[in-house]
This record gives sequence, structure tokens and C-alpha cells, in this order.
Amino acid sequence: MRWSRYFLQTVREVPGDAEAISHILLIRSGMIRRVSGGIFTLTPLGLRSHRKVEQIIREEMDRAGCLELELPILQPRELWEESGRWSRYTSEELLFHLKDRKSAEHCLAPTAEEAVTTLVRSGLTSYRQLPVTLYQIRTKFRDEIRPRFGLLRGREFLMYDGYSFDADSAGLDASYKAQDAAYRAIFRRCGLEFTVVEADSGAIGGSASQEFMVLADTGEDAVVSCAACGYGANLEKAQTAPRKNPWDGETPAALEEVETPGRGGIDAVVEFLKITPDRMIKCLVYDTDKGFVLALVRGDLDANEVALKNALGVDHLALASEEKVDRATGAAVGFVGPTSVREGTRLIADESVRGAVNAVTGAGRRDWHVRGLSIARDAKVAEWASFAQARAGDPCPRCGKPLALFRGIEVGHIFKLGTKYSAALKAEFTDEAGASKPAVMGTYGIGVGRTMASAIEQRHDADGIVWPISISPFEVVLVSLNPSEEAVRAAADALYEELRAKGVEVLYDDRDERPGVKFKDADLLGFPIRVNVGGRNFKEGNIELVRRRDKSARPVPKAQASAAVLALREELARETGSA
RNA sequence: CGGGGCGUAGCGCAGCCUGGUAGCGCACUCGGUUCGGGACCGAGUGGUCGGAGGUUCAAAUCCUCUCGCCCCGACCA
Repeated sequence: MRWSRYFLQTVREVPGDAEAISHILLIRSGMIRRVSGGIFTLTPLGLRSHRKVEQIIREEMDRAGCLELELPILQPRELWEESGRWSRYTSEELLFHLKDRKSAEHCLAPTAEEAVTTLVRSGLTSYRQLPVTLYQIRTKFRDEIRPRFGLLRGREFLMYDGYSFDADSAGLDASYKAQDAAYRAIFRRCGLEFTVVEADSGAIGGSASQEFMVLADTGEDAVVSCAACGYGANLEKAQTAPRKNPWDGETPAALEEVETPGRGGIDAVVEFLKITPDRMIKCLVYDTDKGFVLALVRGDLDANEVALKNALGVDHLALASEEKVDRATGAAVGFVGPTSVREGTRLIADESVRGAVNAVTGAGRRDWHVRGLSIARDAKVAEWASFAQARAGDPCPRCGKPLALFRGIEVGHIFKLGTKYSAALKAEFTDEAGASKPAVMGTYGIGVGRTMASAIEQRHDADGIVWPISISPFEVVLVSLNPSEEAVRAAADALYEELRAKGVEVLYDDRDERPGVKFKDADLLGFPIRVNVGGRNFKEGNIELVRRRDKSARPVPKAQASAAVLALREELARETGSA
């Protein structure tokens, strides 16, 4: 492609609304344009990368024996009523929905479990047809609370979504593993450094699930990982081994009340009583869809609300307002204690306070705390769970070594879904014994644009993007340094044609611009290979071969130019396993 | 949904407080000089100042409403 005939405008200035580096560079390189919040146009250049990511996914899924199909994007409400997700998704305002001319409601699909399960229901009769994994790579719509960071969180985005159907859970395990392997191959080919972590199964529901996280500071997710044993988990799901407690080995003292005038919070009490925060028991009052809950956690720890929600089996949960705290416990905020539970309020304690003795906590009335509290003796805890948020340095649940905390971008997710949808939508088959059973499902997703943007987050420098060759919009940028000189123009034209004939994707910068402008643009756009024709090398019969990553340049005799480019392309392709 | 901020040329911004013929940089067009890391000189093109209403002799500027966007929060007793 000749640049002079291409539709591409680079931007010098950093766009005012862009925060993330991938967002800035995607805009500056002219690959995307914002249309409105979380909605972007992919320009011809941007589309090339996007398509490459898509194609890598397709190749790996096809290799894994999965079958591509297209499910509708516009989906009728009835379909979503069958699974029970319509009201849930509309109440969370996640769903874009609209009415047709007959006032029938439809949504723009954010995911397609219903549609695919309906398809399978209509064709599945026997266990002999299983397993099967169906997938599509199509646009999804989600009315995100806060779209941001360009392609990292949009309201309209391209997503791979796959669905496996098996006869039993052993079959699901195999299908799930196949996806796991395909994902690893895909992200490796995209040149990403990633980690796989245990995840909460969230809104879609199901049992086991793993997230594929690209480590990057702009990531919206926090993940913990253990360098020693490889344990990794989303912070929402992360467990820890028991922490050291300040009361370990102590003998219980008597319970006594102590006046703490106006000292409500942990920090204030700690300072007033000259103790450490881990000596306290934090009492959190939550308002849930199933009533009030008093949750106990060690004073220096925080509750992980996702874990707590799962432990309680509730759908919604929020810290209670002041008057609600009073109603649930009869105590003022800041002075709630484990003994101040009123009728109808559920008490649950985190493992971090199990065995606590000589602890300090609220006395259940304003301006008073208690010390010498022994949890086994003084609090009637019936429910125990593990819901304290993991912190960096906490012991790994598997090996006990200290955990590290990272930020990551979730580029892919795999779920063992079970029979939730197949049962609700009656996707059933007859097994070997002649019994009718719902298929056991798995559901899988990869964000295409997010994967592309993540690659930029990981691979850029002060001058611009540094694409892995596998997903670079073009493999080579051919820069004519002096397009007005006939000899240079002819040589560049010839090399361009030769490279094209050999199947190299070349963007030929034949513009009538100064070399500096072309170099800056080439670096910004980040093509892995640059070929300079003209200038000082040309006089000696050479072209110049430049590798974007380290800007290393070397002269190559004109006659060997295309061979040298092909060799470098080969070398770079091997690095991402795409050769 | 709560708080803060911003909408002025394709992009980045100033002007608004204190009302009086809409400006700067980049980009773009033309001419000339330049030509290995975002050149220089000269001459130009381009804006119903997000929208509606109001106040006023006069509104980008003041007032009211409205739409859109950005950031932070939606959390620790």
C-alpha cells in the first residue's frame, strides 16, 4: 500500500480525553477515532491489526476443533426471559434494548448463551453428538457504567465467544482444558506476557473459571500471584493461608469495657488505646437483599465484598447507612461489636478472627469498646467463611510464601458453566442409559480490541507503538527518503513491488515529506521492520534495514534487500511462534 | 446514581471573572527556500463559540433550562 494513496492521519498532540497509553497511541497513530463514549471507529490501519488478532483466534479455535458460526446480535426478549436474565440485565442497566415496530422488545446481545443453547436444543438428541464447541467472533454491546481507556473498555466491541457442550462433567473438563490451551497459544502469538488466574464466576454464574490477565499498570483488575508455586487469582477470588495473629499463644484475659469517647474508627481507637490494628475486630454492617449482616474481620484487613457475597449467597450487598446500622445492631457506627446483633441480623466471621483472644472491638453502645474479647467465649459466631481481602505479602494459600499483587487487564475468560442454561432452555440429550439429560456447558470469551490494546500497553516506547509482527497492521514500512530524486524513487518502487510479490505486507511511505517526518510517523505506528531507501546509504549502493524494537540499523546491498527483509521477518515471527 | 470539570476551526487550547466586530499553535491550500529524526519565510482557507430560552442598545462572555463528554467516587465502621 502506498501511503500517499492510503487514508491515514497521524496526530501529533496527545488527545485531551485519553488516559491510557494504548488509548493515546491508538488515537495518535490514527488507528481509531472516537465517535462517542466507548464507541470507536476502526480506521483502515486499525482494522488491519484488529483483523489479525481475530484471525489468530480463529486459527487456534479451528485447530482445537471448534466450529465457527454466527448467532444473531439482535435478540428477542423471550429468549432472555427463558433464561431469566432479561430482568437482571436490564435492572443493572447493562443491556442495550429497543422495541421494534410492533413494540416487541429486543436487545443487542452482550453475550450469547441463550442463542447458542437454543440452537443446540433444536439439533441435539443423542450423547453421540457430543462434545461440540461452537464459537463466533462478533460485535457485542454492553452499556458499561464507565467506558474508558479507548479499546480497553468500550460499549461496542468485538468479542470471541465460545460455548462447549458435553455429556458429563468429565467431558466439560476436557473441553475447558482445550480452550485453556488455545487461549495460551493465542496470547503467546499476540506477543503478550500474561498470567492465568482463578476468578470469581460473577454475573454469568457457574463453577470454575479462569481469567487471562495481561500484566499492565493501567489494568482495572488486581491479581495476586505467588512466584514460588505459581498460584494466581483475581483479588476478588484470592485466598490466603492463615496469617500470623497478635494473639497467638496468649491466654484469654477477662472481658472489660473501656470508654472511648468519640473514637469510632479503627484508626482512632488504635491510637487512643495504643494498640495495633490487627488487635481489633472490625465489625461491618451490610444491607443485603436477604436482610442485615454483621461481618467480622481482623482490624487491619478489609472485607472482599465479592467473596462475602458468595459466602452469604446474596445477590446484592452494600455497607449499611448510619440509621440502618443502628437498626441492625442497636449501636452507633464505630461502636458495633459482635455481641450487639439484633434479632434478624445475620452474624458471619472471617477466618482471620478465628481463635482470637484479648481482642478489642466495639461494645455495642456509643463511646464504648471492649477489650479482652475472646471470640469463642464472648461471641456466638455460627457462620465462618473466608472473605478477607488478600494483601501483598500475605501467605500463599498453597505454599505459604508471600503473595505479590499486580494490576492486570482481563483479555480472556473461561468458565465451567454446568447446566444452568441447558437446563433452563432444555438443551437435552439422551445418554447411553436412555435417560434425558441437559448438556454440560462451558462458556469462553476473548476481547479482540482489548487484546490489541493490551499489546500496546505492554509494547511501546517513548516514540510510539512497538508491534509484535504477528498483529502489526503492516509488517514493513518502506521509507523513500528522497521521493523527488528519480533514482531513489525508481529503486523504492522496485523494492516495493518485489516485497509485495513475495507476500510481504508493506506500507510504502512515498509521501513528499522530509525524512524526519517519516521517521517519526514510522516509529509512532510501530511497524517492526523499516526499510530506508535513499540518502547516504543509497550513494553506496545500499538500503538500510531498521528494527523498530531497538532501532538497530544496518546497511544492506540493494540487490539483497528483499532477501534481508524476508529473513528479518522470519526471525521476528519466530519470537511469537507465528512462523 | 453522587461530586468535580469541560464543550470556542479537523486536533490541542486562550478569550468568559470585568458584555462592545472571535484569537493562538498544529494541520490544510498556494508560492519560495529547504531535505537523515515532526524545517523556515510569505500569502491564504476554515468557526450559527454544544443546543434552546432569557436579560441587554449589544452575549462566546451574565441568568435559566437542556444535551454531550471527561475525571473521581459509588467502599471498610
